[in-house]
Amino acid sequence: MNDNYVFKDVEGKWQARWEKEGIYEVSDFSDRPKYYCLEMFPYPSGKLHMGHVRNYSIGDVVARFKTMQGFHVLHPMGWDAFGLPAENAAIKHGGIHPAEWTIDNIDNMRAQLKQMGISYDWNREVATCHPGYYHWTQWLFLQLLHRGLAYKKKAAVNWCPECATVLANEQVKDGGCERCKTPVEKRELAQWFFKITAYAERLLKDMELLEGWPEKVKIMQENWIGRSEGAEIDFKVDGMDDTITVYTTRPDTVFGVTYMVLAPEHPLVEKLIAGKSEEAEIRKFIRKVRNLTDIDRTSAETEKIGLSTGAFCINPLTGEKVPVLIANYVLLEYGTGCVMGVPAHDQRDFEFARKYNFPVRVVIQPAGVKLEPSTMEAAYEGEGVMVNSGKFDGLPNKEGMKAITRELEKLGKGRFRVNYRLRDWLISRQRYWGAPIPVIYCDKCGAVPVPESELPVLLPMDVEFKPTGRSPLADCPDFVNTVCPACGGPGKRETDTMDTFMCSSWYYYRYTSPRETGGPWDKAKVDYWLPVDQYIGGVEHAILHLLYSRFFTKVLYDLNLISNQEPFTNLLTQGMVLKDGVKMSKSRGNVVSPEDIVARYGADTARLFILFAAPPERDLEWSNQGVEGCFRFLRRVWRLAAPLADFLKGVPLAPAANLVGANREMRRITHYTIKKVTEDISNRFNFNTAVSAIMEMVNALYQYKEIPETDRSPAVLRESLDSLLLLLAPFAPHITEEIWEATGHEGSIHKQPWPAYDPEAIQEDEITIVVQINGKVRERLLVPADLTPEKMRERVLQEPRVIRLIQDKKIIKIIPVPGKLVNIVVK
RNA sequence: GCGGGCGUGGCGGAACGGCAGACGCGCUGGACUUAGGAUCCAGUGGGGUAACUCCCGUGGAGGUUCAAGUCCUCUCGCCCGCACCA
Repeated sequence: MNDNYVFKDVEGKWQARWEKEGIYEVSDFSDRPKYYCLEMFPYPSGKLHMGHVRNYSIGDVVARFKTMQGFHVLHPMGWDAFGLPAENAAIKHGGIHPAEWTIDNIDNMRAQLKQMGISYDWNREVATCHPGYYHWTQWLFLQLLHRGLAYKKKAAVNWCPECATVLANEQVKDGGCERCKTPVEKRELAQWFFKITAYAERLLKDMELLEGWPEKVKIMQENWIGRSEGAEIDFKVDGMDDTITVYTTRPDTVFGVTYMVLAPEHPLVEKLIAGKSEEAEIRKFIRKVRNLTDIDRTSAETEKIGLSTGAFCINPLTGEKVPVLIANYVLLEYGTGCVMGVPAHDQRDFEFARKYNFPVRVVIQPAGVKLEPSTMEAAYEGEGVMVNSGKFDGLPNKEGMKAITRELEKLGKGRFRVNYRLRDWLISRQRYWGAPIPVIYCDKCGAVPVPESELPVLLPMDVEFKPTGRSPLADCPDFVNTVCPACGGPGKRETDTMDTFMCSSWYYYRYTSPRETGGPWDKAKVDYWLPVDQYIGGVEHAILHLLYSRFFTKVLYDLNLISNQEPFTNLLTQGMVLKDGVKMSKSRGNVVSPEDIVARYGADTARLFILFAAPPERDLEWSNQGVEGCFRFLRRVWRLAAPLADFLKGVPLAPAANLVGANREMRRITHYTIKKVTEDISNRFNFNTAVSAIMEMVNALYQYKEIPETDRSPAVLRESLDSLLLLLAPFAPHITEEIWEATGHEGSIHKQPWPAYDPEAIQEDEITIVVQINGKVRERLLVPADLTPEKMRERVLQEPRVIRLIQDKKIIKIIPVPGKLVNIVVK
């Protein structure tokens, strides 16, 4: 064994050998219990960043640990390979095709991952841009279409002018494009949607099954789904046959309605204003509101502006005529696109009513206070008793909600309704580099699905990428013009491609049978491996990818294509990698490149640092000096083993018995460390404390090495060093493998069973306990470890120092805590 | 506004309600060296003292408890998510 730790040689040697021997390849089935360990696959942007390194290092520890524990572990990797950057690169640099750009990036990043020594079964690699993959993305689209879960509709949709495409609601953040932050505009377009709203209730309810998910992520999804209970109430338009149906969570306040507001885009508005004097003014207002970006329209600072339509509607319970307005703050997408104005019991309505002089009518009285409409300074939104509400007077308002809705039901003018904030998922994209939506339009037959036998609908390669605002595919006649599968007449292909989140909603199923050609996967294999036991990735996908994947899983379950109801049993959301307290980014110029770190210190050091510097779910502050420290530690391990390697080769593996002194202590530390590391990894993923325990063990081994050779037990030394390597192997796979071999072992360390600890060995004969007086530490005593509480009490009171400190005090109470301390309470 | 998270040495971070600060970084001193920014050893929260397990310390204020970084109440600060949601 070389005296020096030359990480380049070590890492290169083992990466080559592992690949040659295929030690990370995993069979489809096994008698051992399965464990599916998955990290979110990356977009192939070109190079790994530290966030990737962190994500994949965490996953690799889990995968290696579980493997050593005897599980049959699936640990695959692939590429979320469709998407805008490839197309933008093609536009920007010219000449290079998105496919070429993407494949180059994949090759580069794959090489980087191999350099990191991550234990993937590369035979299962998938790339969503490969026809063999998107064939099945398209096939799945068709299954949704056949189920009525995919549909096309014209709607005002989010449009990002920079990306020149539409976006799903989930991809709009603070009114801007999630990718480029450009303010999102509204455009009226015919687009494909997935009916995720049909699964809102299940997506919400089944979160009960997700015990292994962070509470935070579940709450975010819950908020996003946004379930509310209330009622729909029909207000007939005065003098017309039309009805305005309003959704409210406060049907108990229906007697307090003094006006009604529609969204400017509400379909009824045209009809209401037709021929009225306000018509021109209202049209102008509607145009103005429509042109606003979401930011301007929904900002809290935006003034609430209402305009009268001149129309009235009839309150179904009072028969009163209520003026109908339109206002900028009412959103067509939520509820029924209109709001009933109850100024007395809704703060926003209150402010609006004060501005436009609508009456405030109190219909809920809180106990003890009398609300006076003329003097009220804010709406009363709390509970109370109903007043001014006809036969409902005197009813607690909570009961009133139900009573009124039931009454409306009886009259045929209302009904209970559960409403969700969640909207259907817009999956059309006006871009080239995505999976084509497999639909053909025919003048005679309408929208016709491409027959499954004709899949995949291949992306044409010879296309110009001008950012025109419509799909480049539309300018590719060879692609567009085709034959209608239904009638054989001329047909035109859909030219939009699918949201890449669709591709990433099912990739974890494909890994189980990545080259399957008869279907998206082999059901027996999917049923064997799924659900994913541990999923690891950034919290930025809390809603997007994770919600879509859950939706897909439920649809696939209903289609009987899989047997699991949820995709990911346990979820770990790792924190960001920071430098100088902020996220690493090119614009800030604080990026540390994994390439540089690996070149300078090696993959084992990079991995170790990132696992040691912080617990995985927390943000991690990058520290070059910290990296240096981890490098130092690995060298320390090397130097510990190098001089012993040849000696250890001759030491048979035999349990050491009847140990005393330093030998016994070294063995105790070894077994204690096995216990600690095992628990830190399996119970809580606290890799940082696991690593620190290993460091402590190395420190102890250095001490142990110093004692005279004749006093040292070779068996203890061997057991300790072997254990050390085994414990460190998931974190630093190369150096441990090298030392493992050099110390005379046959076979890869990564194929060894995880060490077990001997509870006997951990037992200490004597321990130090603390003596507290009134909760303050006053003395430490070395006592037999098995001292009973009674004996502890006696022992402590004999202590001279204790006697002195309590001599003129009265003992109130003595609390012995076995193995820990004794607290004497005195006065 | 609503929801969630976090506040511990110079820094990253440890602490089933039971010795606060493990481990690492940094710093100080020493050893070995021609030299070291290599390596090894020791020390390192603040204050006090001739010395002593003397005092003070987990954002702040209260409380529960024999015992609180940890539990409860209030409060301040930072971060994240959602936000005119009817």
